[in-house]
Amino acid sequence: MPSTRAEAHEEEFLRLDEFLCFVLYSAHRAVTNAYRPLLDEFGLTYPQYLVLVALYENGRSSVKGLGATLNLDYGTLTPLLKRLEANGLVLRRRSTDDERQVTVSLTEEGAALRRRAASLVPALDEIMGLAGAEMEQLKTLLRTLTANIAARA
Amino acid sequence: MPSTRAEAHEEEFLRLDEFLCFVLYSAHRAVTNAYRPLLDEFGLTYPQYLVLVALYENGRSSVKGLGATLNLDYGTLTPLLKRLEANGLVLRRRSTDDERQVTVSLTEEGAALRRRAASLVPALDEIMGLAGAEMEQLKTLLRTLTANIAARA
DNA sequence: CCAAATTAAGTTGTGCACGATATAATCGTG
DNA sequence: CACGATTATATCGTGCACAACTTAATTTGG
Repeated sequence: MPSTRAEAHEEEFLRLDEFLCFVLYSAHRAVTNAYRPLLDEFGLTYPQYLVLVALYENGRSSVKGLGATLNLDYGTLTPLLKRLEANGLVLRRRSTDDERQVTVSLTEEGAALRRRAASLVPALDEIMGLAGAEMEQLKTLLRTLTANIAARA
Repeated sequence: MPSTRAEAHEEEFLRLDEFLCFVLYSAHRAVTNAYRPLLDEFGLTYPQYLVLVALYENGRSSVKGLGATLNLDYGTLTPLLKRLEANGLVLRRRSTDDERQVTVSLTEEGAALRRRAASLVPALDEIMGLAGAEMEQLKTLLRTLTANIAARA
């Protein structure tokens, strides 16, 4: 049956829409693009927003601590934090007891953004349009995926 | 009941690990980082790999066609395609019947990568470590999310 | 207590991703 | 058929993300 054979052979090859990696990549970009116009009003980028959320949750942190929370390295964080500092949202100060460390803390202006940033959440949930159960399921699967990869690294 | 009140108040605020956007962002980066060492052997980046898969699936395409398949704009694709061309994997040629268009096609070398690229898939599935049903569920949820956002844009 | 190792942060270079703008080819309509 | 719109692509600037390398401070072992 040549046509079945041919189809089976095709399966060996690659259908973009069946790649988890592509579906994940597309979803990620769709979400960040949906965030963009809302964050523009705060003058924030999406990674900058995540850094602020990390600071809201954990309080003042070292750059290393932020990197551990967000899985980002210095090459990403240092310039990002400088931009947040230039925009008046955070302070970067060398720690006095260990001068290798830089402590990042919120300015008043950065702290003041907290409520306004939280108020975005319902709008974003509406844009993403997933029911509560789907949302939880999706987060669980994504956490499993991330943990599996970390375990094999 | 003050403690319940306090918790309810906290809910107003932001827990990074409960943000779908953060979980998605982390999973995306974990996956691309897992791909990296495997793609390095082909001298490919992750987006370059996706472009090749699109060409394997659809055959020669215009830049616009690739952009529609991958949801990427010219600002991303043009330099990426130039790098693929410089590495001998694709050809870019102005279409003769419509000189606005550039047709992207695979070179022999690019086409030859197809089987080797397909052979990565089992290794990657193993790294991601999701059972078939979970994988399908995850892809379905991510497609729903992406479609919802597109519908509201 | 000092030299070697480790650690925290920064720098540089490459490659996406996207907005804004530019340019040239084609199309549509009067 | 000319001229204003539209279309396909490219370019430029900004900001991640990551690898490779550098620097300076602290820790550790002899």
